[in-house]
Amino acid sequence: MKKYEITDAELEIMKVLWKNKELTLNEIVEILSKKEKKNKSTIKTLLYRLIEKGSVKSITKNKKENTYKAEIRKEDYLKKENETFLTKLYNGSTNKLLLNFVEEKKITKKDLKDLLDLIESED
Amino acid sequence: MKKYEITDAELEIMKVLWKNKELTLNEIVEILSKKEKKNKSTIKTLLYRLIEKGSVKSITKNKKENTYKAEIRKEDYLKKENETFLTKLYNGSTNKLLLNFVEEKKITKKDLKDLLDLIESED
DNA sequence: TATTTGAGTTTACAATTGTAACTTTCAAGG
DNA sequence: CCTTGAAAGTTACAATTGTAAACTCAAATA
Repeated sequence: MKKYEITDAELEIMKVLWKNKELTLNEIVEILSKKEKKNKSTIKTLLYRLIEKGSVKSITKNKKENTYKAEIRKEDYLKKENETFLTKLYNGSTNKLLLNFVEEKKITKKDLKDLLDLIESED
Repeated sequence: MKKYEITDAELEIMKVLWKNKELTLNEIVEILSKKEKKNKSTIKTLLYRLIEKGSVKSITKNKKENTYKAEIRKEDYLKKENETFLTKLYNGSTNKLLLNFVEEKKITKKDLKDLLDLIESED
């Protein structure tokens, strides 16, 4: 019915895994406990859902504890989300988005100039 | 549990209402039928949900048919969504978003220059 | 070796969401 | 005035999502 993607709650776990290569459940819980108030059990479920849909891989190395790693790249995820956002709210037009951000003063003239400088210095 | 906002399906209706001041259900259905494949009943439900949450107002003028109008402004909605998107994926940093868009080649040097020109010409 | 314990795995459950049918009501036509 | 068809309003239902408890089973410890 709805297209099943990474949900908001699951994303928090992906972010942790993207920052670190491989982590145990407890390490994930540990890291998340600093910002979220999620129960360990909840995190476990989210992790399993991510595994089910192939976004995370469970790795059994020692007999004690598994480690988990992201199976999709952050860049790919971002690319898709950017696209979805653009399509949904700006008819797919980055220029509309830019203009809107400028109007909302989320982007300043200086931001744009700095960015241009950065690009120029690259090529 | 989850924060109830305007959902994707509901948004399609809001878009129609934002474009037009007031419409009857049939007019909405008519307009949507051009792109969506939604049943009239479905649209009705979405409309009612929007009314429940105060995003749309139902107006009874003649005894025949009601009209419906958006009760929230598109700009306000966009502002909130932009914020959510930025926070969720870019830690709230527009500069990160910009950089990412440039890297993905969603934004070109020319886009930036044009935008700057536009801004300069305004103030 | 018997017991405890905790990681791994499964199940639960309510709220949300997309989709659509069912029911009530009332104005227009006979 | 009675019938009826469409609009208004209500209910339904399955999949998704956030949250967490229950169950399994093997490793660590008494």
